[in-house]
Amino acid sequence: MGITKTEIFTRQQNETALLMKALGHPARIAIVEYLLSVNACICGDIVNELALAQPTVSQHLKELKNAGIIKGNISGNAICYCIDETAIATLRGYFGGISDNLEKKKKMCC
Amino acid sequence: MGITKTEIFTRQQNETALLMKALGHPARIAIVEYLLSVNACICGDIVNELALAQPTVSQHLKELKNAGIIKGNISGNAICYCIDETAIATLRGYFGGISDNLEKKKKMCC
DNA sequence: TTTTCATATTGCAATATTACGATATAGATT
DNA sequence: AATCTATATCGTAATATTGCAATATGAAAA
Repeated sequence: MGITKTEIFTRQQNETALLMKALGHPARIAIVEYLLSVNACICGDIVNELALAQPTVSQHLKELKNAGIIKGNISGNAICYCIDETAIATLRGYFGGISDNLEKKKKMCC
Repeated sequence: MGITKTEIFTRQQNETALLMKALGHPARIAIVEYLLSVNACICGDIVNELALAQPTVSQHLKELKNAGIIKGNISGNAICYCIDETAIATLRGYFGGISDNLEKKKKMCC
């Protein structure tokens, strides 16, 4: 079938998966890292940073934006993108939580 | 086309993306959370936990294993799965790093 | 050794993703 | 207004993913 059965999972699980999925492509990881490497937002030169065509980059930016990982502000005829701290904090918290949990129940097997 | 251009990204970026991609599906998030919710490893009842057919679950487990997020040990005629702390630590560190970084260069815009 | 049980693999249909050329849009510049 | 510049959208081809029925595998139990 090819369609994800979202209805059998919790809302939290679906949302977490969407966040992770948005970062599940090297171009989108590269975009996030680039946004991070420059102070503040980037208005314009994201396309030049990646060896991908402009529509492709635009599409990746859209996906990151839909997932809430980046924010875009219109600034003249360019658009100003930056990382949304909330999403990153969520991810940090998620993995931090798992990590702590694993530490506690340290190892009954494996 | 439809094929990811891995060659234009760093090894790190590709590896991070693969880890995130493996978690970019609610079934795989559910599996990880289930493994975490039970003490130690699970030998057998993962399939019963999810409302998905056995081959589907098997496939998701395989992807998590390939990505290094879970480990599987053969144990009799069952297989014993558990979370690989290394992968989780990597991701925790990754988002922790971004988070710290964002905190520092607190906000020139957006 | 035959059966049983748990998990993996195969094959396939439905759908999603990736990438990009062509084109549209919209604010800035002249 | 005409043009430039930056970004978005459309359409489409190549490929990947999701899910499952059918079947295979392989160890344990009978």
